[in-house]
Amino acid sequence: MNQMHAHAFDIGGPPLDEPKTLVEGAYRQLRRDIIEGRHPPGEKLRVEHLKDQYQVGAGTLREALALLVSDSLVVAQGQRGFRVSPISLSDIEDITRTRVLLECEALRQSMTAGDEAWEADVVSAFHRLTRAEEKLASDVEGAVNEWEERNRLFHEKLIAACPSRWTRQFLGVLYQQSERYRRISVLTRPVPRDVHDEHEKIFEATIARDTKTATKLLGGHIMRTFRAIESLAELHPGVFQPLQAAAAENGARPAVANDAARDKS
Amino acid sequence: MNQMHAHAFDIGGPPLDEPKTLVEGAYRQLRRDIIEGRHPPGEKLRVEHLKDQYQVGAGTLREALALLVSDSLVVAQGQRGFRVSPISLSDIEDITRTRVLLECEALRQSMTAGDEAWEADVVSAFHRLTRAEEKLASDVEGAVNEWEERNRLFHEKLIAACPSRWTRQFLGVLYQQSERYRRISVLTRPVPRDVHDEHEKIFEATIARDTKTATKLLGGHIMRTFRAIESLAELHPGVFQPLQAAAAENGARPAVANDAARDKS
DNA sequence: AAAGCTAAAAATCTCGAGAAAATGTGTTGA
DNA sequence: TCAACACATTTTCTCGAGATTTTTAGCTTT
Repeated sequence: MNQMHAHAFDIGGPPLDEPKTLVEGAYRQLRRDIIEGRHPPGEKLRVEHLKDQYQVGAGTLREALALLVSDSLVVAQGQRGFRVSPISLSDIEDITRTRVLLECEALRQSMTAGDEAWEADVVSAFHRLTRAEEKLASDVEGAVNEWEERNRLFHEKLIAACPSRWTRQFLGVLYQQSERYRRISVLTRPVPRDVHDEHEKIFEATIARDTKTATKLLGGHIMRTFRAIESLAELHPGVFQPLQAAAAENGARPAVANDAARDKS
Repeated sequence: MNQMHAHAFDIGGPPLDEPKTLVEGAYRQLRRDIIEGRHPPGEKLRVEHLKDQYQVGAGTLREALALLVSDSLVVAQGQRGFRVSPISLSDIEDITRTRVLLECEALRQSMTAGDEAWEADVVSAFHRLTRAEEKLASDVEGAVNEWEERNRLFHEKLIAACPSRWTRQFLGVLYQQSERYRRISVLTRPVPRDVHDEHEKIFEATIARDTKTATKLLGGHIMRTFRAIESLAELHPGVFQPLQAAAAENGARPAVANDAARDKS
């Protein structure tokens, strides 16, 4: 059955199925806008404004927002409406560590249970990711979105043979979260380190069925992504923290670094 | 209007406060009704019927159902309404294994980071659980609900000092799921094995800060609960499986326990 | 009888308006 | 200057009714 609500790992990038309902359409658009940072963390999501923007009734948008709570992308506060889930550096670290724990275990199980068809999918996904990384290096317009998509698919295919649906579901949620802050950091500086080499080594170890090496590399890879964000946050203090509290009023540009210090006085 | 239950310890969730909105009220009541099996797995949740039962408008109930998707207790199928998440034996095993992985890791971290206040909370929660287990043995009316509540709190307190909010959140979801099928199985047969002894040994190892022993015992404890369900499902074939597909038509009595028992005679 | 088509019934999905609550603003008084 | 109160605006929350889709039931045909 085509589940209306699905997490990141469940839905393929190109919309294979059109949204069957307005609620689902609004849900998908909103999810995309949140993940890609058009609705920054902490922003208040006013139904009255958003219903015009997304061309649906108030009740419909409300339901879409309620569905987004499933992905932990939106939080609902009693009589005070909805807002985008806040992000802090410690939260990002938590997301990363939990992801390492689950994704390494999932890869281990996937490598144990995976058959030839799975292997072929992994090869294919790695190939596509490689091509996207080449385009990214050439600084082609719009290559970032494609790279994000293929990076997600590569990670997804790696663990696709893991028999635990719950593990995959949780990883889907965590991946969405990490994509959110990765996108934010990209706004400041493009990816500097050699991710392709990391991906390649993970890929080779996986195909060689070297479980120990593959999980170790994958864990290091995820952790290193976080370290990059971390050092970036130190260079630009208040890139993440303010977004949590400041809560851009109505789509206001995140007036990030300035306000942080003034709060104390 | 609002709360019709008379029990003192009504709502198990973290918030002791009253629901601030009708949506939240319907959400909590529905969640309770699903977990306790009044809406069995797979049942279709018709808004038109439920809005009368829960005394709210259609849109309100719809939003409450959307919120329940967050807990993976309800699934939404585009243009075909909502239904209670199905359960199968393999799903239960998945829930159990994932729970073991996460809960053991959480306990390890909790035991490492926990201070005296945490220790005191664990002692208190264990004491309460012990009392509830005594009542359960005496076959006191309504003791099951109290035991469930305190069992949940004991497990929750054990990992309360784990610094990972995401791990705790995922465990909350998994625990709700496991409570759901545990309740179903209780309809057929009361808990036979000596859970108190298991709890006591876990408790002692935790307080003694014997990480290795504590996590090993906890893992075995959770796994053993599943084994009990599993053997029960073998004795009464079709206790869980049918609930997935059969999907009681319109609030039809699932006739779980009765049919299963009759099968044997 | 089984399969296929048509019409009625039920359920889902959607919107706009109105009541309740929260937020913002201005005024008054110490 | 600051605090407190009252009022006005915004926003959330809620319901009922109408349009679209799915499901069911009955009827015809092979």
